[in-house]
Amino acid sequence: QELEAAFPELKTPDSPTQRVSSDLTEDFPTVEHLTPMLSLDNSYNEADLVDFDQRIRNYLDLPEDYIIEYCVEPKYDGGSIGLIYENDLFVRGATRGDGYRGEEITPNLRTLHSIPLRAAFSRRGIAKVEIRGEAIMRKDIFEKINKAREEDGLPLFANPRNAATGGLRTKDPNETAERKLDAIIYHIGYAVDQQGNNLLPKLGTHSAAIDFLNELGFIVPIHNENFPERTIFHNINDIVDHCQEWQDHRDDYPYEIDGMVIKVNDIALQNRLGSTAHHPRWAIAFKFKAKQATTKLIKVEFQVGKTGVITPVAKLEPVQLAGVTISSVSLHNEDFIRNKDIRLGDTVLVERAGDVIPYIVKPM
DNA sequence: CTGAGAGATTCCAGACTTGC
DNA sequence: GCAAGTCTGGAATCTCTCAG
Repeated sequence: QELEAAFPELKTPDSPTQRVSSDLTEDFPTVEHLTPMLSLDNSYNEADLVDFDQRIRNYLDLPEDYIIEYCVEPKYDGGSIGLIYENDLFVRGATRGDGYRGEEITPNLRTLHSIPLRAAFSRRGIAKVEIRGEAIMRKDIFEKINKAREEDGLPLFANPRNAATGGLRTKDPNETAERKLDAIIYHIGYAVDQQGNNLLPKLGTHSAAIDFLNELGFIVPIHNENFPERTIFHNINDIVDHCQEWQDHRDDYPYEIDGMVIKVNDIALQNRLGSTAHHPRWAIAFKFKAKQATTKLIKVEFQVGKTGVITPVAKLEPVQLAGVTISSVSLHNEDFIRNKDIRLGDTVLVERAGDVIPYIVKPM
């Protein structure tokens, strides 16, 4: 590829480089989102949440006694998807990708029962809309599917999240259908009328927008007394206890969640706050404490990266943690090792940061 | 000093390629 | 024809560099 870039005259239609890219794009074309699908800023404790509230007040120049309404929902752990409806018809579905461009997987998403192929957005004058959500596998379905795979002698899935994201990207939509994924919708990112006027402000609050989606037949976080998946707060200090409560009961919930999401409820305020390059200023994730385990550090290997960077990598005695087996973890650099005083043969405490990336917390 | 962007990390699943 | 290996994409986050 480098050679072809330097000498374009050598690039021929039957070059191996052309085959690879064209084959892949034929399978899942890359498409641009109507508005970027950003990730969320993280918080871990009450102080972080108070900072968040204060940042918003400073940014908007609000008085201290101004009451900001917050909407709190579980943070679902699956694969993010963006769905476009035009004139009430489901026309395109895509993965999140890098936030700006994702893979178009419409045929696969059409097999999910919780994605209506027709939804009456026109009831509110909406001609074109992009909604965001999570394709996720219920924990009991994951167990059932793995049991069946075991009987059939197939390799088992490591956890519901991987089974779900894998299912989204199969070439065969029938395979996607068999994963019995749910689509849980938690955001409207774009909504315009026939003339292209922005209708988002007319929806009023985030919570009202989600209620509207529920009326249209989408699965959304439910807002009621008995089952507070979606709860409104008027004081940031009350939110931590609520999150703690969810953390204590996360195992009883049918879906895997890795935290809670706190959003400014008023859409007009959301618009005034806007976003940085990677996250909106009006929302933050409260991350649950990562599950931890201890294991033994066997040896350290030095890896050479693409750019020649040398990274020390710890090889561990394999240990089960949050659904996967951890056997190696990056030590980043010499300072990291010195600061934590990590030594060969140590028993170390490891966790999966964000329930994904292995991380050495400290030697025991 | 802060923030953004680039690059590096692990692990898993699926599709494709290669080897026997 | 099957098994093993490679590549891609997705998820999160840490470190470093550079611009303002």
